[in-house]
This record gives sequence, structure tokens and C-alpha cells, in this order.
Amino acid sequence: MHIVLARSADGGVVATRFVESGDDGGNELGIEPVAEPVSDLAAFVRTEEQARPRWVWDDTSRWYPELLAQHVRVERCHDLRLCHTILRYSQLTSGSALAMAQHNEWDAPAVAIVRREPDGALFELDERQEPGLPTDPLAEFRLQRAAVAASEEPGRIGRLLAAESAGALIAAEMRFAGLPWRAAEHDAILTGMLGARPAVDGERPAKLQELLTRLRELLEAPELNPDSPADLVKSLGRAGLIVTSTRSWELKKLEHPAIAPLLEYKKLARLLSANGWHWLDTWVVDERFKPDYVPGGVVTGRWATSGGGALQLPRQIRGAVVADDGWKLVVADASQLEPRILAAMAGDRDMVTAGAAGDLYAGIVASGAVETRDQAKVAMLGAMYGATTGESGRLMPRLARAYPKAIALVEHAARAGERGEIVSTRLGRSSPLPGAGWQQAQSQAYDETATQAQTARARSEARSWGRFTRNFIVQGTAAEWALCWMASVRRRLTALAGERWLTDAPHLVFFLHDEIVVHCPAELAHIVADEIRAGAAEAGTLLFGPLPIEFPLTVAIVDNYGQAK
DNA sequence: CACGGGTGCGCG
DNA sequence: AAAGCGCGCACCCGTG
Repeated sequence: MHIVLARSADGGVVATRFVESGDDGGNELGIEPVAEPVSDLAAFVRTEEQARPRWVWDDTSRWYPELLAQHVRVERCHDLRLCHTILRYSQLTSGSALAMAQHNEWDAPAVAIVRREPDGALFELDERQEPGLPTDPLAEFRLQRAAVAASEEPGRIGRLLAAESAGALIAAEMRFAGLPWRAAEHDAILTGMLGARPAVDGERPAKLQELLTRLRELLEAPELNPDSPADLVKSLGRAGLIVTSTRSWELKKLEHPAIAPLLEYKKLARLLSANGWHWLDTWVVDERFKPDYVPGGVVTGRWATSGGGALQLPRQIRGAVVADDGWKLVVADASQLEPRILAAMAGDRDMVTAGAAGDLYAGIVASGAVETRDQAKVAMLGAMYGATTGESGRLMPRLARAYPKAIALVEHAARAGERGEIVSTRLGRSSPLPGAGWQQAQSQAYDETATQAQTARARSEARSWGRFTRNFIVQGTAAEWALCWMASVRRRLTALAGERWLTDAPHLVFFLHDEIVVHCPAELAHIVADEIRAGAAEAGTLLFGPLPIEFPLTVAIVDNYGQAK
């Protein structure tokens, strides 16, 4: 059963039930649905949830947080906006009325309803301000059902929509629970590396100030601001150090007494500005880090974040992520996920076999394709990213001889992209088309009047788009695997919880593309680890059926995140 | 003063 | 060793 929730013009909530009608594939929605007003949303959802419906709503981020705040969880949902975006572009539904229709309000990104102030307070923004067209979830849901039903692969696209929606629920729940964060520990890390917090915001902490003073002396540049690349290049030049950029790896090649303190300054300045005390004040509230996850925020289907930089948490400060007393963190990451995804997608049995023993790169070396593990790794990255030069570019052909099926798959995706065509992931998320400027440059390149520079530029842009589509199928399918994994883990943890509320039982607290963190009572940690492993196996089957491919995990049971890996 | 592009670096 | 994919964020600096 589905229950569609909508907001009426007067701000009230209206619910409409759908009951599946036999085996018609879901296109027809059976008896004509009746809308009913809902006065107490939380109570309504809590009651109806016992029948395990799938809740249908415009944006999970606009409905679910307030339910969670009232301690109401839902098992399943259908996020209309996220699903609309998938169906709009998917090659599996390209002939549908939804895909053929003009762009409309469902193509617009969800509007954030809260913003975070530096003091940690939440600032409420207006509800969707843009006038737009009135959204009709019911009509949109019908269009989406029809698009899936008419697809040649309703199973695949249906699984993708379910996984994407589950991801939206998980994002809201992780935001609600937050990542356990010890502000005092974070402060201790900062103080140890930078010196005490300055009394006045904006002043440099002691260690940074010392480094700056030394740098200015060593470079004889009393006014130097190392945060300004232009200023730095100039000052280095006056000291006889000619550089075209101030990137760390570039500076490392130089021999000069100022280089070591400069690299140290850059490292500490980065820590201070990205994850210093200001970040701590803004994003950590009541010993929890609560970032805004953005499911589907990346074209490939990966999540993004908005504010807080949750997906870039530096290793330096992971020691501040500490489990509550009597609790543990179970940290699990999928080993070598993307190359394994590639092997599975291509059905390349030799590459699958190479990874079967645990270390795919070691397996590639054992097959004789390359000599060292580092070579295997660099060559695989080159294959997935489209390297043409350097060691990676040189090693790739050897990989192609050893694993023709896997390499042919990414080469095929690259050629399609170069021609301006669409490619798709395993479950049917499709790449966007290149922009109008790209198309125009390509057609002009074959024009007789095209200059050599124009032709070269067009070729370069074509190859660049080919690298994007080459990577899209792998990164996007890996993102699907991760969503299925996480959805499975969530289901298993919910079963484990019984009647206990979300944060009183094992629950997901972090997700990082191919890695998850579960916060759980210490005595359940080993059971949780088993469930996480079972979830990975389930995700593999969901995507690749009976293909005997393993997605091995590295699982660590720790007190703080810094201890993992 | 606000805005936006460029740079650099954190993560996968 | 620094090439090839996807991001977000802080900072600098030129422009309006």
C-alpha cells in the first residue's frame, strides 16, 4: 500500500491511500483513491505505519525531520523529487510521458528550509518561496508509476528508486542522530597542533604565528601573507625559488630552509580554517555533528553535503568522533569497491577471480599482467579515470590484454561520451548530455572553416567528456551498491532494535561513499558487524544477481573513529 | 560592500 | 609521483 502525503493550500496535510490492484504491474492504481485530511501528522503516521505502507511525498527532507523530532520513524518511502530526476534522464524510461514533458517544478532542487548560524542555532527559512506551479504529488506519482511500468527493465529502475528513497530516509535519520563528537577532544587536538584558541576570533594561534614569523624571516619578506598564492609566488621568486604554483607537492620538490615551515604552515592553516574552532562552534551541538546530507547531490548518484563538509572529514580530527560510554563505533568500508564494481558490471570472470582472495591488486599481479601491486592500482585507476599519460597510461594496455572484458566496458563508455551519447549505470541512472557549447564546438570541428586550434579544442573537450562518461558508469554503479548496502544495513538494524527508539539502539551515524559507521551498545558490536557484512552480500546480489562476486569489507570495532584504519 | 572566478586541499 | 573521475569549502582578489 502507498499513502501519498500532500500539503493543502491552507497549510494542512492531506493523505491519499492507494491499494495495489492485483497483478497489473502497478500502472493502474486500482480503486479511485480518496483524500482525507490529517490533523495530527505524527499520530497519523505512527498509526498507519503498522500496516507498513510506502509513504509518498515530495521531499523527504521536508517531511521526515519533523516526524523524527516526534520520535516517529517510517520503514519505506518514495521521494518524488529524487525519483523524478532519475526518471527524467534514465535511458530506461526515455519514452515515458514524464521524460517527454516540459521541465517543471519537480525538476527544481528541493529548497532548504533551515540554515545554520555560526552559534549553532537553526534559522528557519520561508517555505518554498518561488511562485512556481502548485505541486500535485498525486499526479506526479501516477506519472512515475507509469514510467516504471512501461520501462523495459522495471525491476532495475524500480530498485534504483527504492534505494534512492531509502537513502533519503537514512540521510534524515543520520542528521537527526548526529555523529558522536567530543568537543573537548576536538579542542585538545586543535590546541596540540595549533596552540591555544586565540582570545579573539581571526587572530592566529601561537604555533601558526611562530611559523609565520619564521617564514617572513627566512624569505626576507616581512609583509608576506602565505594564504595569498600570488604573494607567495612573488616572495619565493625573490628568494630564488621559481614556481608556477604554490601547491604542496610542487613546493616539496624545492630545497630551501623555508620550505619545511611553509608546508607546515599550510597544513595547520588548512586545519584551522576548515575544521578549527569556528567549525566546531557551527556544526557540533550537544556533542553531535549534524551535517546536511544531500542524497543524489552528485550527477553520478553519490551524495553531497551542504555545509559542514561532512564528506571531507580529515583524518587529523577523526579522534574527536568518540562513541558514548558503553557504546562502540562499528566502522566498515568496502575494499577496492570501484574496480570490483567494474569487474562485476563487465562480467569479467578473470578480474572477479583476481579479487576473490581478498586483495584485487595482488590478484592482478599474480595473474602476471603487471609486476607490482602499486602498478596494478595505478593501472586500474587509469582505466577507470581515463589516464593517457604517465605511468598509468603506459600500464593500461597491459591491463587490457589481461582483462579485455572489463577494459572494453570502460572504453566503450568513453567512446560513447566522446560522441555525445548517454551512458547508464547498472540500475539505470543515466548521464546528462553535454552542454550546448560542447555540441556546437563538436559540429564546428568538422566544418571546413574550422581552425586547427578549434579542432584541437573540440577533440580535447570530446576526450574530456569521454573520461566523464567512462567514470560515470563505475562511480554511479558503486554509488548504487552503497545505497543498497546501507538500506540493507538500516533494515537489519531496525529489526535488531525491536521496540527501542532509533538512537537507543544500533543506528547509522555516518556514510562516506564506500564506508559506513554504526553507533551501537558495546555488547551488540559483533552482531552489528555481522549484519553489515550480510548487507554487503545482499547489495551484491541485488545489483548483479547470481554472479559469484564478493564485496569484502574491512570492519573495525572501535571507541573512536581515529582508530579505524 | 557583494559577488564570482581562481586556487588549493580535504575526502572518496 | 602528481596523470586521469566526482565533490565542498575557505580564502584571495579583481570587478561592479
